[in-house]
Amino acid sequence: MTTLRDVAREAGVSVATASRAINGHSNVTAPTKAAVLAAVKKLNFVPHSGARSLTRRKTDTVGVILPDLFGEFFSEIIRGIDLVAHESGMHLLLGNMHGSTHETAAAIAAMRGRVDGLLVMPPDVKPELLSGYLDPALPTVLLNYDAGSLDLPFVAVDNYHGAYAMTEALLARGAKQVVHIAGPKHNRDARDRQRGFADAMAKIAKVQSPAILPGDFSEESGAQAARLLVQGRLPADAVFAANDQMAVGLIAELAASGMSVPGDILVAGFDDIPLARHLNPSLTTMQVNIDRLGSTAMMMLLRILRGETLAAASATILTPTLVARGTTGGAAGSAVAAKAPVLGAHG
Amino acid sequence: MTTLRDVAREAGVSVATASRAINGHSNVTAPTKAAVLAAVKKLNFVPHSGARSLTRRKTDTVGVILPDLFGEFFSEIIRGIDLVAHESGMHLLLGNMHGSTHETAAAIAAMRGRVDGLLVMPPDVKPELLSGYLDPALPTVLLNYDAGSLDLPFVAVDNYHGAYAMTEALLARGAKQVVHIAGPKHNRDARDRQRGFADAMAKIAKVQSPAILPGDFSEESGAQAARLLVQGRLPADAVFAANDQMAVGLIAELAASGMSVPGDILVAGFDDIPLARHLNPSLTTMQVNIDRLGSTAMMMLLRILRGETLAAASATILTPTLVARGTTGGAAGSAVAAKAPVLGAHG
DNA sequence: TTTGCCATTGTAACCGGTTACTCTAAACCT
DNA sequence: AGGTTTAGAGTAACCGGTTACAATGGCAAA
Repeated sequence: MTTLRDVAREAGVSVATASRAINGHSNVTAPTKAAVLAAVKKLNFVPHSGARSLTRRKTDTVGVILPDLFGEFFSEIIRGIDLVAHESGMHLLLGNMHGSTHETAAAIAAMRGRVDGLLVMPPDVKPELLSGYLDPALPTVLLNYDAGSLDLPFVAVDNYHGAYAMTEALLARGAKQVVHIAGPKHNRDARDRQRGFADAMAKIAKVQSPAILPGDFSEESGAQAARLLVQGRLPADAVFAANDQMAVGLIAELAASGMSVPGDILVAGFDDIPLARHLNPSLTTMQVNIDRLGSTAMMMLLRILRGETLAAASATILTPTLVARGTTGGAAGSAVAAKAPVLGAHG
Repeated sequence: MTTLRDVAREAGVSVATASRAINGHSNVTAPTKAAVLAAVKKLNFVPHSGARSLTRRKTDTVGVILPDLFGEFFSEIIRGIDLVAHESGMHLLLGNMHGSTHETAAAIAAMRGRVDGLLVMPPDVKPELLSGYLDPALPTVLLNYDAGSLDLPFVAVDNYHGAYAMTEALLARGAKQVVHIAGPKHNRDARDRQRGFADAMAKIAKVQSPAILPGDFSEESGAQAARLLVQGRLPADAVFAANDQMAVGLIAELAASGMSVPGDILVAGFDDIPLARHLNPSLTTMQVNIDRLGSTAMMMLLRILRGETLAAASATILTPTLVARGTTGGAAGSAVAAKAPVLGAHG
């Protein structure tokens, strides 16, 4: 481990001069600088970022705390964050709350002194608990969390308008009896999507209590819904699943029961997972650009780090896009944005 | 920012005592300890991990450097690493070399002083260049890199035997003329798979120069191969694509040309991406447990950090598993491991 | 009562950099 | 020439913890 002291000694200068030469300060003569850099090369010196960030009070790192690492969604968010972070020379420190409140506190505490800012995706249950753990002095942006009691900037997906738009589209295709397969009850995304569905049914189709089947975002729960639909002889000419995963399970089970999609029944999902376009028929869904979620949040965090003041009022809501494909009999590939501001102030 | 000094003052003790009380050292009286902890609560003190790691010379963090963040593969690796890291209370610092050599050096340098060890997945081209950047004093495990000039422990996938086994299986299904769609030329995985294919054809089918079509792991290149196959009237009764992505593109294009899979031609891929089982017919492929790649590497790194000495000789080779599905007309879901040691010393 | 030992606690050096402040000497001025 | 400015380099404090070593004091042993 060669240190700056070693370099200084080798170059025959003081540590201060060595430091200045390495960091390109102007008040160093050319020959002195050359001598220092030669010593750096010779000793193979690499600055100790840990020590440096201690004095600079700047780590060039942002902490990312996610509730869990579930496949596609996680990787896309990270990719989006990294894209922006990388441009600004920032590093990513990953924290995982693994669902538990205790771990969340630990993850956040462990970040102290290691990061300049935090990107946090609160767990579904009681995100308000977070406020107790978060350091008010540490710039923080919330991911996938729309409003609430915390006065922090956040970026979220407009699930409500997305679901509303999808329901509207199904009705426009001529469906009369649209059934919704809901997501987990405690999940914020799922609740908002259900609300969007119910409101659209009430406003457009004048149906006050539309049929809603329970689900938990899993493929199996989609299949279960299909069985309920078929065996229960629930009258339905369209199904709107709260996510693609369930739509996939639903379609497979419907096919097994001899029902044709979209011939007998239209199907739509939400998320646009990669699988969606490869199904046969391909799945109509609301496209959520998950990476945008990450990159937008990172951009907001960078603005705060540059000195701007952002609060909940400067939140960003990402609007999902309707992608009409085979399962609604539509022209495969056409895309329409949900009716809502693309990027707008919230509050 | 409350510091340890503040806590000590508040509790009426010295910083040394405060530090000892907080870290649970035995030589502190109960009342003193209580006073310190009360002060911690009152001032909302959270230790500064950066400063702590400077003196302890231990960061409880491992650096993960990946060539790029491509979807599924990346997220699965991270998930595997995190699984093990989390158990040991380790954090993950993400570095991204974004393909370039220059960035790789920068990413590795930036890790100095921030991590206790490194998990590096070398880029396809000249992984040997790495040795110049890597700090020999920093425990390092290589990911997805099988042998080479670096004497570092690594974990890799046995692409060769996997491809050999798949080719063997296709021949066993009665195929006479198997065509391979290769991956990018500079890609190590792709080359090994092609080698496995060629050797199997030579040894089992006694074909010395089997047909090999170019590809680049993309869906489009799979479709292109299909067109070559159909228009060029290349005699073939089975196609082994170097990855699933290409197999997907291939199948879609074959279907568009009116060819039936597996009726007219058998198809197999490699990787077992989630999409594979959802295709219709479902795709026969070699299952690579990518998360295992990450968790195994992390486990090796932990062993080094605990003081064990590991070198290239203690590498781990993960053997992929054959999953026979619809595209080879087989019993969907049966799985057979490739003939090779499951976990074994290499070299 | 004095000495010795041990359990607590305090002092200060240190981890590896950064930088405010000081010092020296060369260059500039009248 | 004498005084002043200023560029270049050095000294040392500091970031926020940890810990070796020193100091204190209470109690048992002599």
